[in-house]
Amino acid sequence: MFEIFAQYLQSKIELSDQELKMIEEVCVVRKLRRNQYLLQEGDIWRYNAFITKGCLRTYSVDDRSMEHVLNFAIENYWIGDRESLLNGTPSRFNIDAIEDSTLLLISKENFAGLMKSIPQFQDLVNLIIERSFVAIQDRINNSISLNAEEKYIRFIEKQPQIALRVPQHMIASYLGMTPETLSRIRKQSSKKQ
Amino acid sequence: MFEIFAQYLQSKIELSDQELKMIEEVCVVRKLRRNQYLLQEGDIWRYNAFITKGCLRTYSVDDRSMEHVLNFAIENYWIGDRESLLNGTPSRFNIDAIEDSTLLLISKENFAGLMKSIPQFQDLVNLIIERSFVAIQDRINNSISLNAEEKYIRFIEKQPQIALRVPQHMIASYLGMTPETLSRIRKQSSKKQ
DNA sequence: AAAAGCACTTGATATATATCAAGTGCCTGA
DNA sequence: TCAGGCACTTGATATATATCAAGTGCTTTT
Repeated sequence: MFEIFAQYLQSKIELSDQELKMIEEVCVVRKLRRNQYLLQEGDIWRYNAFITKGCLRTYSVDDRSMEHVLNFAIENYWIGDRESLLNGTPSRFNIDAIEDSTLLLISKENFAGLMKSIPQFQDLVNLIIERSFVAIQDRINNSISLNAEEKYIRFIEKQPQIALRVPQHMIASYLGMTPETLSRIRKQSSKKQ
Repeated sequence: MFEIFAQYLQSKIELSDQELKMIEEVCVVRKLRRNQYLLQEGDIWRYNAFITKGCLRTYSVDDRSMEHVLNFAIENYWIGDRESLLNGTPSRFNIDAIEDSTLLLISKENFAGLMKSIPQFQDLVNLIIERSFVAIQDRINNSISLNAEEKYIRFIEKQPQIALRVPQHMIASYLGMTPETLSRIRKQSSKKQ
């Protein structure tokens, strides 16, 4: 279980056996069946979570009970609600498993401890946040610049692995369009080629 | 000039006189007249910039020469292109002054030095990035969940200071709608009250 | 193996938003 | 101080996308 996380870490930073052990000791394994929740709206999120297997989504539910997918995450990605974690406020989001999944959870406190005692780990975490910011800014740029078809094309280019394994109606939601619209776009796009 | 930045820093973290001086020494003042560029597409951005006076915007330009505003920033905010700074790649964005403005620039190298030698500064920077991420995620959520009128209302609620000082057509661009649409929405909204 | 439930598609129509084209009023710079 | 140029508004129309309603074919459950 931990092996995958260890490999991920070692591909990014240098870690002594002892440091690796420190990390292992604070990891808690969490398995989820398809459709099970990792986090429900209203809960407070207190972890950092690394996915070793599977696929999850973060989504919000609006007044009209419509779901809006904010994010997908698969193996070797982090997931969680940074807002709730940072502010200690109840989450406005839900996270559930799209496939049977396995995660490693590290509590906020333990995570802070690791960052303090392992500088490379701290640097890695900072880098990840920077990268997430850049990625999400790109998404904002796309959402205000592109039409529905262009958004879909960019999505496939940027995240082909995800495009292949999540249901189409969730992709539509992620892109801010209806499933019907995405279905028609796909039909048109395939004709063009 | 530096006074405003010093106050900002001291309101967030504890700093000795010596530490404050270290920071001051690496700050470079940059004044911009209205409409002047801080960064142009294709340039590489190598700083962290703090605004002590004025108002700026970050925007992209698409194939059809349409401008799309990604961000506004005013006094006591940071601005720059994190993507270009992080990756060392040419910027895809432009940043220019909406009002006559004054900024303090700290080069990437000096900034890294400050973070190394002043742990509280490091913490502050991390916190800012975390917060930016949360804010931008909220914007994504709005952009996929809300219609044009709702987006505008949220924007005024969240950023009233900015709503009052930037031209309406730039707000429209920021919200991903045409100026005409925003104009009509404002008319309708004002009738409702 | 049949039944039920999804996910996706397709068609008809409605609605929100964009586009194009004037028109108004207010700054601003010569 | 006047002329020109913006920023914003308004109207008419076009277009993209949403909504509603079936219909099809898989997959899952029993």
